[in-house]
Amino acid sequence: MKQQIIEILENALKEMGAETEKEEIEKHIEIPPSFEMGDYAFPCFFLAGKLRENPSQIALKIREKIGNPPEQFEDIQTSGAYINFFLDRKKLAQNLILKILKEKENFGKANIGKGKRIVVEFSSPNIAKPFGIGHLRSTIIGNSISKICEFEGFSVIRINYLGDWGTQFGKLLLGFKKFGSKKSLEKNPIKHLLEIYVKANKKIYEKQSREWFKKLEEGDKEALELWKKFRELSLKDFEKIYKLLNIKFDVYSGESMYNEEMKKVLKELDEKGLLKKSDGALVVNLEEYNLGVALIQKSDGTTLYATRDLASAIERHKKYKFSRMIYEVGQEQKLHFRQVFKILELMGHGWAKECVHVDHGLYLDETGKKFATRKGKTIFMEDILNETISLAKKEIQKRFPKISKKELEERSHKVAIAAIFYGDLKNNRSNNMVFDIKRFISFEGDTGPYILYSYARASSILRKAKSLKKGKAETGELDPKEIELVKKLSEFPSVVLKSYNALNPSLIANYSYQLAQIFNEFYHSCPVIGSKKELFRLSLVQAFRQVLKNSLGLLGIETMEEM
RNA sequence: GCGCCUGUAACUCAGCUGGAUUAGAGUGCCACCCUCCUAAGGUGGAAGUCGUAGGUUCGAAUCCUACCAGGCGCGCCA
Repeated sequence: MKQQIIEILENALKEMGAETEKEEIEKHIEIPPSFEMGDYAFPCFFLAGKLRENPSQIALKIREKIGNPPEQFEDIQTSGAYINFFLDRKKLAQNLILKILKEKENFGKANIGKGKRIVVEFSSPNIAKPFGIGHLRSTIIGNSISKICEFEGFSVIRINYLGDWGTQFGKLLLGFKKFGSKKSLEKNPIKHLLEIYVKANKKIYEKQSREWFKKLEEGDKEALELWKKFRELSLKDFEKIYKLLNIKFDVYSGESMYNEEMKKVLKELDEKGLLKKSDGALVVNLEEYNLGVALIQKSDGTTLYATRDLASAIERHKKYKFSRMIYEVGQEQKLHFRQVFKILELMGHGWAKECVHVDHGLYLDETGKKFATRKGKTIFMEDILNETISLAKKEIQKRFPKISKKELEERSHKVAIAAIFYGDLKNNRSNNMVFDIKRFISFEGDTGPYILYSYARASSILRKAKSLKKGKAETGELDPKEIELVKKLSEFPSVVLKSYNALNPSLIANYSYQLAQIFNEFYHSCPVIGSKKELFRLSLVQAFRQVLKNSLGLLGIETMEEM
């Protein structure tokens, strides 16, 4: 449709002696803010210089040259400097609905990633620590980005790169030797590990902690065995949470996996003359790229996470031959990743430019301050989930007092996930955001449950209309709300593509909300069952349901038929 | 000090590859709407010098510069 408009304009402009390239015309075509202004618009401001004329005059002249609108157009009008194209909306609506109902869960796919592979690293919690809200963002955003990539046709490898190596394990080992007990560890591993960590995390123990980490890196049997136990118990705990969040990984990796490769990386760096000694430590100087200095090995001979990230990137590229690798990690690590990517490039790995750090901002508390984690004020993921779930339960019971226990569990779980996921994803990922639990959990207004609710209402209509016979769906005169809804539905594919290009799920989250909002308006002003246009409206409701389902799916949110 | 990011209604946020006379939502506040497909909803109202000052442009919340305020980062943590 757009192509046709471009051709029309191209011809008109040619006749006026203002020949303009197709690309140039396309660049200017836009969608008007309101459907009353048409379906496509062409602003003439940019031609003013070339034609030395008032933009409104130009618009009128172009309109004149176009003459009678071709078949697919209902009308072509001018409004100031704009030429507005009105399409045959009835036909358009019917075709779109047909397409959606035919393509179903595939509606909106661009298939740009066929045959290509993307590695997404996300979540990546630290072993031996509770899964706090700090890792929630990476988990939710990474999950959504994985889904968006898959939707666009890529094959995606989801990696959970556990923080399971580093100096803090020296502290943990020391703490366990000094204050730990096997019994408490079995009983409540995470809590116990957190306790001993806090006790050992003091200046007087620093030296001993370092020694324990060195032992670990050198493969000391006792250290290794304990560490393995910690890792195993933590993983079990994390898996509980991932199950609740409905999130899966293809690979559980970790920083500990790269001990051997790291030696190779060090050797390679040295051979390429990139390593320098500085105060007993090994560094790569990146000052000429404005990236400071990257520390590769500490003066005591142990490694750092930069070293491990280099090794893991190289290994992953060998193993997965990715066309792109995405790191969903907090924005505070921006410099770190720029350094790692630069070093990879300097090592001669051309694929370094396919690595991208997809960052996200911090969660702030309700006063707008960073969450205090040091004083043990950490907020546990499980608590948030349970709190949200019980709130959802109350709401559901109000409406459906007779519902079965199993059904109640299922529904409240879905509502809670929607509340939390949407609450996060509606924000632009790179910005900090306030994590005010009360607001987050609220079920009114711009929230996940609001969107689910509109889906459930749509489902309800379809259920009640089920017994009706089939026939031809005549559109009749389109109602303004119907036009708006159709228009919004048609935007879905481009929203997904945009979201993929920006690696930003918030575009899809906002779209989902707007779609639900328009549907609710339609719901109030356009009765479906019993109306003269029942068949058409039913198909529209069905199409809405499909698109909303696809859209929410990309956010990691499951729809429900009743709520 | 240097680098990156942010500053839009009382609060939380969209909009920011410049464009259509009144800058959008939600929460909260005020007033309506359940004999009607689920009121977790809808309708209307009050509420904004788009951080400040310049600049570019026919046109700026959007681009540029300076300044102010906040966040994050800048060699032995991850």
